Amino acid sequence: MSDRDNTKEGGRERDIRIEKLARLREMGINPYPYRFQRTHSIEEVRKGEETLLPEEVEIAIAGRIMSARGHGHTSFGNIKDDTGSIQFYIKDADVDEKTWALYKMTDIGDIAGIWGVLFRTRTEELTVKVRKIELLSKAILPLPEKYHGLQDKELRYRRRYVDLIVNDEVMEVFRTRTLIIDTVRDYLRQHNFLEVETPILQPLYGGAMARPFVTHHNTLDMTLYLRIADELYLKRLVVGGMERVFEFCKDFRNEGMDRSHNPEFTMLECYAAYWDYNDMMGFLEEMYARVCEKVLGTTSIKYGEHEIDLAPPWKRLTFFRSLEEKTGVDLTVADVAEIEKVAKKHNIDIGGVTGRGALLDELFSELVEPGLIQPTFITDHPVEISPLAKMHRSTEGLVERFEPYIAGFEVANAFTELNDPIDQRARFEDQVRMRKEGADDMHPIDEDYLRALEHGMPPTGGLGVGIDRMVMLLTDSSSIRDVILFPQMRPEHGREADKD
RNA sequence: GGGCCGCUAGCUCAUCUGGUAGAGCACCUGCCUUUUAAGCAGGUGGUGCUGGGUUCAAGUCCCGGGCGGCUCACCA
Repeated sequence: MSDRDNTKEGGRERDIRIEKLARLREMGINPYPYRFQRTHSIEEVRKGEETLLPEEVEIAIAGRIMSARGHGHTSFGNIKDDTGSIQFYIKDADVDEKTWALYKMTDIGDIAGIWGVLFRTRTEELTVKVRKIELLSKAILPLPEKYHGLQDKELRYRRRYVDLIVNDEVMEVFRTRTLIIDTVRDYLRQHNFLEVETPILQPLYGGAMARPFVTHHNTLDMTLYLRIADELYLKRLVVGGMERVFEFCKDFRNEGMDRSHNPEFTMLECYAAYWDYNDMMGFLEEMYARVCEKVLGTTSIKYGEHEIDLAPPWKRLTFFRSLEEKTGVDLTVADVAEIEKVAKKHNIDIGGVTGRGALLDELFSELVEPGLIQPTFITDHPVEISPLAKMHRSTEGLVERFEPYIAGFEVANAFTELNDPIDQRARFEDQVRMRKEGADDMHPIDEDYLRALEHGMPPTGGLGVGIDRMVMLLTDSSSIRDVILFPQMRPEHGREADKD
């Protein structure tokens, strides 16, 4: 990419604004000064109207000029800060010459500070009558059109800064995202969970079934992987005596991208010693409902077409029972041939699917998953697809696991953690076997993790919650890109931009 | 990866079966002292994503490439 490409952005309007920079400097005005002393945020101005307006208190606010409506000797406009937007009014007779001249040179998009007093216009709009203006940062690129704003999704994702300036609802989504995370964190702390940080760069990846990103450490001259989960590290900490731990974990998975998958995403994982998956189920539904209540003031949400009620208790349905409801067959002890027969009967393409667990999983995602709109815990999965979960206490071939579904999304994943080191080794070895048979996302053996288990891990309940999906549900966003500030994109100018 | 759709002024969009581009907003000039998608008059601004091809002539038709959206597949 050459400089020329950059200079062209904004066209002639950019050139005009650059010329203004020079003219401003000639007037003795620094278009990029160092600080500004605000007296109020715009929200505080609105809240303080009762005293600020009648007493004509001079206020100082700062923000971005969003519009201007000139009328010759006067002008109206709007200025916007972090907390809101307010109208300003400037009249040449009210201000000194220099202020008027400066105002005439400010453009929509500039950052400015304003001193003035409040009044209400004929139409009763609360307005700041300008006494003085200070230019705080000259924008040399114009903002998008005031009415339609920035619509193009590609530009909105690539230039999130502009998206945030002009599309207020985008700012709102990301504020909500933060509120959600804060609320989850509060909930965990109230339950005496300790927040920790574990490695993102891992010599061995694990804790989920996914292909990793691979990188290299020069000094150590070794391959490192970006974590696909922090599960195995958190459980090491449980072994170490941290009885309740959690981490908001940025995970990286080198797989397909679509409406609900970004290569990097945020997962909450938490582990509680002496809990089992039943404890975790109650803990999660309570957490979800509490967060929803905090964010929306209610536990019922609208997501696309659906009205969903998150109030606990959520429906519980075992994995095999859910399949039986759709197929009429209990597959709990069925062998591969039997499962294939059922798949064929339901016209499910099982080409490339190998192994009993994967087959069952395929059946489940085709037949059951799309119909799970109201919150539902799917429980007690087949052991083949759950190498880190403990054997079910009463049914052979199953593990103690649950996955809650909302609006057809899997929103979490949890188990009674496998803490038997001998069994865990056997499960890892099974994974390696399946990997040799062609499944390339199976779990590698982590010897150090096994050693940790050999020191004894208390019975433990573990939970992973997809934070991005939680945000999607609570903000009625149909794409994960709408809840990640900077979603992954190809370079603007194709592969050439990738070169050094 | 497949299918469908899109890419034209800074932004939002037009341009019918091919005849070298147009509007609104923004910007510039002038008028306008309570407007709010302010108004009125005039004006500037284009590598039509990119590279080929067909044609007297391509934004438009054909082929390759790029980026994006939706969707299916893959994938938890």
